[in-house]
Order: sequence, then structure tokens, then C-alpha cells
Amino acid sequence: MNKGDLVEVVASSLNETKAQASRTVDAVLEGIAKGVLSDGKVTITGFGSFEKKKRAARTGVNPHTKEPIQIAASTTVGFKPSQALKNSVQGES
Amino acid sequence: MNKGDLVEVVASSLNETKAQASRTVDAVLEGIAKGVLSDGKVTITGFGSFEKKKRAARTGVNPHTKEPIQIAASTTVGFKPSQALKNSVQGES
DNA sequence: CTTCGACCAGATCACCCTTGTTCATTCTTG
DNA sequence: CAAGAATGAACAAGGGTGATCTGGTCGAAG
Repeated sequence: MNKGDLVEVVASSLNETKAQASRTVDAVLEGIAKGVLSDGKVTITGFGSFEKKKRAARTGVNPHTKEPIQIAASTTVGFKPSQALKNSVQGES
Repeated sequence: MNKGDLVEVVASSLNETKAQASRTVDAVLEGIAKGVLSDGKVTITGFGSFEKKKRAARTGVNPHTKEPIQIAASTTVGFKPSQALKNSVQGES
């Protein structure tokens, strides 16, 4: 599923055009991104929470050369599904 | 940051009321959830991708009794930030 | 058309995950 | 707006899983 499909679903849900839905989706995602960047955490009841996570540096391996390399600490964005969402995915195949 | 704040941001971005933005956010999130449930994966260019991940069964420990327990395989929803989003969080503190 | 993401290899260790209760926060309804 | 209801976060501890590193290419998506 890609962005276009999501836009269609949103358009259908909100009864608006795809163009409108496209901006809508973009606005929401941008809002979430902004929230994660500024507050470091975005909690949405009934859905889940996005959190800016720091990954500690560690020793990795270059798959090409099999040579051990030092991986610097990095920051990523994690998503923790709420119990409701977890319950939803559990039943699906 | 909670859902209300996100609603405010979206409302501001789309120039609509908070009530409208609330439904908007809900629709988008529900759409994403639906996509993950049906397709198992939702890729959004420039933001990231949600994926339904299966966690294999393993042996855990009951934190209270320290007793080893068998944990059944479960399904969760993972989020992989796109390079752009990663780049964004890298620069933020 | 151009860019963005997926893929895959192998190996390592950081981080997630379990339980269960309590509290705080948030959402909803009157 | 206020109060009640519901959901999530935190904590503890340890083992094992999976995320992730590189990087070039292909396919798809915008």
C-alpha cells in the first residue's frame, strides 16, 4: 500500500477529493513529524505513540567485506502500537 | 505531545476547526491502520513505512517472580522512518 | 521522468519483551 | 467546564530476538 492508496481511503472517509485528501494526509504526517522533532514524543490514544529513540553506538559488520566497523550512535523514530492496534493486528493474517 | 496538540497543528495547517481536524486526524490514522491490517505494509514516500511484523515465540521472564515463562509469537506494527525523517531527527536535540 | 525505497548479504549487540499494579494523563460526556 | 472513565506509561530484570550496518541496482511511485 502506498501513499496514493492511503489518500484514496482518506478521501473516501472524509468525502473529499483526492487532491484535498492528499494535502490532508501530508498535513497530518507533517504534524506528527513536527511533534516528534519538537517534543520527541507523540502519543495518540487508541492508536500508538511515535517516539524519537536514540540508538547507542555499537560494533557492526560490513556485509560486503565482513569487516567489523564501528557504528556511531544514531537517532531514529520508533512507533509503539497501542493495545487496541495490537489487538487489531493480532487477529489479522 | 498528545492527540489534541496534533489536532491543533493540523487544524492550523489546513485552516479548519479543531473538530474538523480531529476527524481528519482520526481518518488518516484509521486509514493507515486499515492499510497495515489489509496489506501488511504502508509505504509513504518522504515519511516512512508502517509494517506488520511477526515476533517469534521465545522464552521470557516474569519480572515479579523472575520465573521463566514461554511467550507466544505475536504480531506488532513497526515503523521505519524514511531517510528524510531520519535526517530530520538527527539534527534535532 | 526522476527520485525514493526495497532488497540482500552476515554478524553482532542494543533493545524489546514479558507481568501487574499504580498513577497520571487524556478523552469523553453531561 | 468539570468530573468520571479509560488508556498509557513506568518500573523491575534478564534473555533472546531482530534491528541495523553497507551499497548498488531495480522497480515503483510521485
